[in-house]
Amino acid sequence: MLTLYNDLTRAKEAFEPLHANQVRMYVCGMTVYDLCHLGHARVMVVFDIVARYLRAMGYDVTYVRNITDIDDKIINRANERGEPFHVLTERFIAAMHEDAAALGVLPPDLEPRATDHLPEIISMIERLIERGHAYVAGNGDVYYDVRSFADYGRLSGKSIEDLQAGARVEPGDVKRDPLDFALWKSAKPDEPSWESPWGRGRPGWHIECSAMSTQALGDTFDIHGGGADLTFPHHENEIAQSEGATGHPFVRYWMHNGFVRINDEKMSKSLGNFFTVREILERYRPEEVRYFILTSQYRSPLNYGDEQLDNARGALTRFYTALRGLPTAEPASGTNFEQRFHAAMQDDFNTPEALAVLFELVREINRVRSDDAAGAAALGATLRTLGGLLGLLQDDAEDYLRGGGGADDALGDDDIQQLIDRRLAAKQARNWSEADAIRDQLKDAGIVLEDSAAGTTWRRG
RNA sequence: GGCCGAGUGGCAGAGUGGUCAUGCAGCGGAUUGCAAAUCCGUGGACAUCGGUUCGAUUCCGGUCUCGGCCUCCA
Repeated sequence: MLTLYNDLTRAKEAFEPLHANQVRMYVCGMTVYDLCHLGHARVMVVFDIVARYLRAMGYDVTYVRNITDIDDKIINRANERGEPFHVLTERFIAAMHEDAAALGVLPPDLEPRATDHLPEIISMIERLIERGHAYVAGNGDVYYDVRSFADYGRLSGKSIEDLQAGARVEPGDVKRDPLDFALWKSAKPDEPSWESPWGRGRPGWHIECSAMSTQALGDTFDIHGGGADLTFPHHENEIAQSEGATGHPFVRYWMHNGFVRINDEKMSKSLGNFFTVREILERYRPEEVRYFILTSQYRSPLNYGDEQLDNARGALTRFYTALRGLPTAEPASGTNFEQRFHAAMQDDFNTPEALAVLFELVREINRVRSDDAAGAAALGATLRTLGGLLGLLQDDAEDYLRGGGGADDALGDDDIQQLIDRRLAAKQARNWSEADAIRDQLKDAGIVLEDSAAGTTWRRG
């Protein structure tokens, strides 16, 4: 049984989808005006794991992750660059897809874009006006009337009164209440805009997610996810919009992942302390980054640092070293590793605990491999299968270990083999100084040798 | 200021009312020509002050510290 922490109730709950065997999940994706940073990578990897695992549990999953391709930041950035906004967004959408693929993130089933859903957005706004939850301001903007929605603040644990205290009032504001938020923004000159019953304009940020999720998944669906910074106001506003428009409960389980941090501070665009996925992938392998993200439970902070990435590198080397040389086999039966792995995953996706189980599996493989090759192979198959549920450990072990972690490739595989052969000859002649000199030479080139009864193997380390 | 969340061994990071996390690093041993890899063993922790309890790192309360949201942000 899967247990999920539901932000709506602030408690772990047994997961029961609305329709047996079907899970409908919506995750807030990126606003595409720049490259993905590690925070975006975390969202993608975390919910990739959720989707993969639910599928492994046998659910028929519909996973929707949207793209916000029109908003103020996009317009500003496009103006700065002197290019049409859709040229800008297409470029960053392509970059995001590359980053996601590199990190082993499977594509969502649907990836709707705001600009493709203007009719749905407009009709939801019309319904909100009809139902008394929204009003047209004098300047053609349409606002959500926050006070018309009794439950406003439930998800984020805020009361309208508390919010009011900190609310910012813009001079000349056309809103009835400072907390009201825009559903439709009337177009300023030279801005991208669409026709609407309220004149030309564009959607507010929050309405697109309500309109697209409802269209794709129905009035009520199972899981809605995103970064913790979206809890308020974005997700709070989505609830107000969707429930205001449909009259039905919006989402059953709300999941928010914690932030990536640097030096105990949130990594964010505004603080300027972010690393893009690309920058990190120049120095670390994709699987190392993915592993690093999973070393922390998804709701906890994830502290970024070279030390942590180096640790991920070492961990994967240990995993693949255990897998190296094991023949293909059927996964072992009758061990409790699988059961413990699943117990960890089903406890709100406790990936650190699940990884701990995999390490114990590694130790067991290493322990038995010398006198129970078949047993080791079966355990290795189990390790691969379980790792696969996390999107890890799917490479050929030998290839992985020889592929190295960014070491220079001054020496080709053939050169290395030649040196190993020369060293072997020296060893047979008991010429230890010659043998060690060759080993040192390789070590300087980033090649680590490992002698065993079966011969000498090497890896880039 | 309001509302959340967190403080675990050298580092990272789970978890639990009373025996073990796990990985890296350290130490001892096995193995090795020497290494590497691997295995075995091992030291070291639960911010702080009270309370509940036979017993608390784990539950409750105070204090301190840190982070987040309250404005765009994954």
